[in-house]
Amino acid sequence: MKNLVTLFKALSDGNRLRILAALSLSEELCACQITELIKVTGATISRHLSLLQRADLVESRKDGRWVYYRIKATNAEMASIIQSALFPILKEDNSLKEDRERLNRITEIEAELLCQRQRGKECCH
Amino acid sequence: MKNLVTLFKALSDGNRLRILAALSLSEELCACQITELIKVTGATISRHLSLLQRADLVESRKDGRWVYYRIKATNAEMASIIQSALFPILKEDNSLKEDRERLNRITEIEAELLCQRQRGKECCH
DNA sequence: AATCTATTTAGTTATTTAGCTAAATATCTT
DNA sequence: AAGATATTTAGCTAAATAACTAAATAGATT
Repeated sequence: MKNLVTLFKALSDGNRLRILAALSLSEELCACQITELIKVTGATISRHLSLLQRADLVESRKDGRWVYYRIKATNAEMASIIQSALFPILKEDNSLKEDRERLNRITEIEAELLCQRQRGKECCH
Repeated sequence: MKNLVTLFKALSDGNRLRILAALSLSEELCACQITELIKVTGATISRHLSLLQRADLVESRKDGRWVYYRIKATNAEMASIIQSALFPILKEDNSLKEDRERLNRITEIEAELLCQRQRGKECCH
């Protein structure tokens, strides 16, 4: 039961659902792209992602300075059922429409360009 | 998305999962039976039940002094998917084995007898 | 080597929440 | 009407958590 509580806790935050919604629409996203989307500090994003990872919902790979996150094809029964139900619902969610549009603009830019901060923060609005 | 957060928050507490597990095994239970099972104060149980009700997971009917709770056959898509996945998992959950045994003893006694407190608290251990 | 950049960890603060007790409400019994 | 019982609401405390800033770590660039 403890795992179930961990899973549901991971899902019970609006910003984490926004992150999952974004990841469900892209092959993978680096932490800085997610930071750009959600607009909280990188430290906060990092905490959210580690929570989602512990709940078996996402996985990551490191590539140089960047860490890329993606939805995990989990073997945990409840997690995988929720994923297949949740993502289509989030895809239609009206309150996430702006996120989806911003995500398009963010992924149009290469991650490498986005994350070179000297190009100016606030690059995609 | 707000409703989803409400739903997942409702599910992300061990005692609320215990309550749902118990309700999934009985047609309905009155608040005092749930209190007897979970062993926290009636006030706390009442709060948990109202949370579960707001999340569209349970419903209640009043019968005199007693309020009976039952699983709600919800029309909320996510809630109903979770219910059908969750209850079979909880039914097999080892950490809830003792709850299931105690629930049997509690429901053997009529709710009316259980709740007449003058019969002695701590009636079923 | 020194300096950037991306991410994570540590430490702080404000908010939320699970539990309690006490009081309020509703219903039943005498 | 008076008292008992079940539930809910209000108010409190301790613990959990989401956000921040600052410092630490890891990798790239100059």
